[in-house]
Amino acid sequence: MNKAPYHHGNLRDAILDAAVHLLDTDGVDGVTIRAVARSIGVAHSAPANHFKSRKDLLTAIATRIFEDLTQDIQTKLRSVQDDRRERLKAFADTVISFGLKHPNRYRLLWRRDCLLVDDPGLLAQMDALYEPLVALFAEGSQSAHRSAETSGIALWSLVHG
Amino acid sequence: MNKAPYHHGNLRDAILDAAVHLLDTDGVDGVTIRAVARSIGVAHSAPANHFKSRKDLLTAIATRIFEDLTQDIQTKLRSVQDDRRERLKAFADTVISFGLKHPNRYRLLWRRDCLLVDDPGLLAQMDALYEPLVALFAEGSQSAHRSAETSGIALWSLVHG
DNA sequence: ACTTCAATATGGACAGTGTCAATTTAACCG
DNA sequence: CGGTTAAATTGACACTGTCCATATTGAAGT
Repeated sequence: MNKAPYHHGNLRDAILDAAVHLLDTDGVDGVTIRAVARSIGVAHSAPANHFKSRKDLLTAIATRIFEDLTQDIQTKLRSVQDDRRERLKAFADTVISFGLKHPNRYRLLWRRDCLLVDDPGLLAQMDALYEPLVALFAEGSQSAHRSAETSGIALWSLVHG
Repeated sequence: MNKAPYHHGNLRDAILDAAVHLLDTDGVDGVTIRAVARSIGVAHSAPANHFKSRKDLLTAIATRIFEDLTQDIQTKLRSVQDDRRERLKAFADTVISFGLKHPNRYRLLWRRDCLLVDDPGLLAQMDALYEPLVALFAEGSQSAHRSAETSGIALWSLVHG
């Protein structure tokens, strides 16, 4: 849309799309650099120009998925401006729905062994996901005896444990 | 001790020992059939006689680890026969201690993608681990408004989430 | 004691994989 | 229009899991 740049079409996005599709159908193990390249008809080593390693690729995918999930949550929360309890439920519902609709995508998000867990972009999107949650707790923390942080973590463990 | 059987010494146990050691030092990804075989000086295909696949090997390892963890818990619980709350704490403490002492072993336990999750032996040891927990909750469930099962699951998610 | 047999270990092969290096392609810019 | 540089290709290497045919050997049967 914006850059429409080079040689073969903008490959980076094509790779990400194909990779996510492969993730949905074949699980994380199916997302192999060569399989992705094969599925879009480029050389097995083409992705190397855009992703330094398999973990790098998976990290990019996870980042994008975090983005999507956060987007879902924002949208949902915008429609529920009632009390704190309702909003909390909306948050949890959205996460669970997402997990049920895209199980493989959801699972990838927590596969520390597959991701570059120190990647700034990934960390940023993770924070963006948590943000509405901690905000929600901070809002009502004066009456609770547990800290906002603790409650958030506890709920979160519950949600995806 | 008991069978001291065949050809090369009893290889199966040697493989398991080497595999666990490799797990501790190199993580799950380091536990490769060939690396294990190499580390005990047998042919790369020797383990195939005792484990049908890599998942089969990892499942055997996980089963053994579950066994050890359950053992730890039993021992600890035997020394704390006080009130239910104390025993609950003892359970959680033991699990957490184990996780801190052997992080890679602990992580393997929940790697569904690495294990034959329908293996009867594995399932049995998992049940053995949960058992004292559900017993603990069943014991005091008459006064709680959540069922024993629900509470157990909730706590469990919290512990390893 | 000698033979047979089945379990156990070996070595080789095959299809994958990730990652690197050298090379070709072609898009853009001065 | 030509040159530079990013992007894509081809080929290689060292791994992996898994299968196969073969060799060894401990033990069981006669």
